[in-house]
Amino acid sequence: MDSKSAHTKAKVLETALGMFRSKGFAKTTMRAIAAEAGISLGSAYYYYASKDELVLELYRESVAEQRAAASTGMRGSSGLGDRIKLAMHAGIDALTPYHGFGGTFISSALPPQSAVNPFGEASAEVRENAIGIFREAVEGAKIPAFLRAQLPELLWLAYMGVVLFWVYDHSANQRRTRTLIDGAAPLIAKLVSFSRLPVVKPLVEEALALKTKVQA
Amino acid sequence: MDSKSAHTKAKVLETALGMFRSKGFAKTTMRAIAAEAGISLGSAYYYYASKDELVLELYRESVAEQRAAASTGMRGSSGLGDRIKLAMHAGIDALTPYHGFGGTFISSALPPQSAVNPFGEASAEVRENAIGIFREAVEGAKIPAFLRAQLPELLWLAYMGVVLFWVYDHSANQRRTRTLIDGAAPLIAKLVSFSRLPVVKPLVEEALALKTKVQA
DNA sequence: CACATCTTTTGAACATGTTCAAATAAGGTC
DNA sequence: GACCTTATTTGAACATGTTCAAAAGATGTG
Repeated sequence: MDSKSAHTKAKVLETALGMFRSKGFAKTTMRAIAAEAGISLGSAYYYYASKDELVLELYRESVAEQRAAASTGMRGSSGLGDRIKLAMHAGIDALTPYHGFGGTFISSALPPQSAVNPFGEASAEVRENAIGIFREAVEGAKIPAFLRAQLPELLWLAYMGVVLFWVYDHSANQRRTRTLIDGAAPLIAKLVSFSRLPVVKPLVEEALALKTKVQA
Repeated sequence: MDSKSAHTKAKVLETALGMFRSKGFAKTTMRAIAAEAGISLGSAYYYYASKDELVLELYRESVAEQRAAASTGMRGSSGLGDRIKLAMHAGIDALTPYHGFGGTFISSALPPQSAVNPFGEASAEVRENAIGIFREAVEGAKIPAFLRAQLPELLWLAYMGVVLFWVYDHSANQRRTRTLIDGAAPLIAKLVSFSRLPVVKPLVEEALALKTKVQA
């Protein structure tokens, strides 16, 4: 029966994510997950080949949550700056339950060979979804043609920087990260709008060309 | 005898760094280090409380090497773009022997509670030294006054981004990273020089203000 | 020298992520 | 139903970073 297997797999995931939220990543051992799910350690590994794969699901869910919240919020505001703000705040909102363990998460999320690393093969689908959020943010606004195609990915990259900042942010409720978003979003919007001007345009074009060149 | 103890400690470090270079971070186990150094596992831990502390020394040495090479090189060139290029290339040069294991290194280098994390308390001294490289790079050039103080740290931050890019760079000899540096350095220099212009100046000022605000 | 204190060394022990061969259950075929 | 194949489960085993209490050595004091 396929559904039996699927059910067990779902239970492992559910248990794991719940424990990640309540105990943190490091303290949630594979043995504890298996015990809580009522199966053996080996069985847990039968469904998820590594602890990283479980984290990938976490990443997937948080992006989905971010996207839903951002989409809803964007129906209300039309300025590029505000839409970027919304997208980024929604992301941090979705991650907030994990901030206490953010450090332990990132240590498993950044190594290139990890399934969770946001730039890697395994997370391609999730990354696409995340970039899509910024594609939505850009859609409503007037963007110079030469920037339009690349902008969503650039915004996602900037957002990755924000997340890194957030991981290290020990201020109460990560207020500094919120301040960063509130300040950076309008600045980015301004830069985009200025990118039409004769002084700025060549600079931006050069940067875009470099990005393309370096991605090959 | 103090020097006996110091000698043992030095031997552990020397052995560890050598093995990091030849075997990589993951494959260099604490047991292997101890064995190679001719002491017991417990003794190794007596001198270095964790594997991370060994990596911190690696970080320290690589920055020292980077600084030496950059300083020497900068005597020849005076343009800001060229000096930034030199500083960054020197850094990547120093890191190159570890690229094969870059991934494993970064996984231990980024968690906030790690001794190695470049933004943390434990690595403050090394970070200061690293920022100093960019302070040198800036010293020779004409920089707008309102930018002068903050620029070195900003350049270091940009360099951290380059290092992250390098970690994921699988092109032959990390050519893409070199291309990135060669393209980004003149661009940064141009941006700095343009920051005097009436259109660009308020943008840059706003960004600097945000940085200050967010650091508090 | 005898003793006390501090430094260094040791090896066993622990927890954890991961692997694996073997056992068991399920499903399909004759 | 008997048999074969595939899916699932299990528990033991392994490697590794780290901890720790106890032993051994060094140093200073009377």
